[in-house]
Amino acid sequence: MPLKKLEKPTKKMSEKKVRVRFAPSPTGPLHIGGVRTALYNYLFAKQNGGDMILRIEDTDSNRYVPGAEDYIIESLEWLGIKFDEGVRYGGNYGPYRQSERRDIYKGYVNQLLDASKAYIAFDTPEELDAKRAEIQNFQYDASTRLGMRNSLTLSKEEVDELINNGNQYVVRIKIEPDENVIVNDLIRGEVVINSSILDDKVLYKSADELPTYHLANIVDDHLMEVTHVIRGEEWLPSAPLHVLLYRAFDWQAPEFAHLPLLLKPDGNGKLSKRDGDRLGFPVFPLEWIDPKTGDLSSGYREAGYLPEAVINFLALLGWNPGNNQEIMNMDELINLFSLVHCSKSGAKFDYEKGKWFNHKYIQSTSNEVLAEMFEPILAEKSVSAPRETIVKIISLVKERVSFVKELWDQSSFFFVAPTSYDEKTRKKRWKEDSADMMTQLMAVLSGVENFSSENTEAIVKNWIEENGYHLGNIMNAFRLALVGEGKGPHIFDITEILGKEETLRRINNAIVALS
RNA sequence: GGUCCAUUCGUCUAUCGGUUAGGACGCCAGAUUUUCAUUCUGGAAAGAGGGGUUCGAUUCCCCUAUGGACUACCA
Repeated sequence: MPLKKLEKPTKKMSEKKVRVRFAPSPTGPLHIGGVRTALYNYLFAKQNGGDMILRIEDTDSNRYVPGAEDYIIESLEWLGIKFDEGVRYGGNYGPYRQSERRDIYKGYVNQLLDASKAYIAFDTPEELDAKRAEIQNFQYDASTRLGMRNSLTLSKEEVDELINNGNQYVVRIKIEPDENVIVNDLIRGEVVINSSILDDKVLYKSADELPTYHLANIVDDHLMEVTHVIRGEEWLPSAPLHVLLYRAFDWQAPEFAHLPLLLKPDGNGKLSKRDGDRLGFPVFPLEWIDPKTGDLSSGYREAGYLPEAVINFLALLGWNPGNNQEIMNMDELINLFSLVHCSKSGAKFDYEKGKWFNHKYIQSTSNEVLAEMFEPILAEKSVSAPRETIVKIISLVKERVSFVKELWDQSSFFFVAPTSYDEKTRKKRWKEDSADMMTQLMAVLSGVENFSSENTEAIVKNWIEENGYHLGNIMNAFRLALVGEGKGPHIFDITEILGKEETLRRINNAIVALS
């Protein structure tokens, strides 16, 4: 019997169970670009039967904003982006908050130090600023590090003394110069960068005993067995550093995919958190009140967007299914998503198209569900009606709206009789004989037993025909009387909901007011 | 300034060397409608520029231009 080989075969990344992470830092509300990154991670994970991890990258204690973490979680839950593990969700790779992983990072920092892949530096921020002011394009790297105060230029004793005396220090990665570092990007292909243009990035700061993003990120992704790093393009320039870090640890790097940025709809630059109210539309999923300033930023949820519409809209900003399909729900997106179909260039955020998506999703939402969403708005306007009536009203006006709140603009006349009449419509539609016609119409309607749309319409049209009256003239004046302006759904659908009494009352009001 | 990434209608995009360069949003026109919308039909609208490679380039390569990102003891 042959001996079994004991060594574990090293699996390729592509053969491992897919694990991706969304790793925001809690420095404020999650903006829409971050949401898209989370979405793409989610779609990729679910398509491959993998796991989605939520990790909170709070290694900058100065920028921590209370409430941001809750906000991020609530936002993604609202949108239907679900995590398999992470902060609040648990899992076997925790803790998932980087501030709770101090001790883990320390060990790896020491490992790098011991292997001479990193070194300790004592230069203060002030000293560095002075250097940068003095020397153009100063960079802390192989060409300059020997002229700085660090463990490469100081003796072991001096270093120990400085530390023991309480001097703050940082640990920097020691980048070997003049080497071509290859980043294999799933979206962009091979990106080659010469290591000489990289600087000896700070990996760890003694001041708060926390690593910087770069180190924490690599350590966590490795420990959490992340297979695919899908993140914004702003990380592409530091990807070579990350590759070098994996190499320094002798770890297998995950696959990288750098997503194109979401750009401002006007002018230039990436869509930023501040663009929110400047541009007059939300850039946040949920409303956010800045805990310091009290400033309020609008959110998609509060603006009346359906989460499905936001997801669909966002999915298509930087990716497409390769055919002409535009309306896709989450399951379809999971099915169709592909990193190779992600575009390489930034996408300008087109708010108009976002509205169109919401219109589409409103149309496919049931009248019952819309009624539920509409009722709080009606309550705000101090009007009410039986659910059944509201559902009926919605069925008449929904196709004209893109947002639930617009339902009120289209249907307020059902709840409140007109108190004034649109001047333009009055001039055009209320003729010499309108009062007379309306008076006759009242008589006709008074005799109608069954006020259903079809029945009333048949009777009225019959009356018009028998007398040889002008259909348009009568109907337009009738509409003005009922609605107060020249718009609205089919007139007999309106009268059916209004009922005989209210219909007659409104006609009478109009005759009095307009004659 | 340096490095990297990108570049098809106004916007989001399809095209994986041969197409009348397709779709969507928006815009315009027409049709439908008793009104206003919706809807439907149609229309205008694009390969940044210059060199190559090739029988043939939107597609591959180079240069230029433009845009963007990064360039912190932030992520």
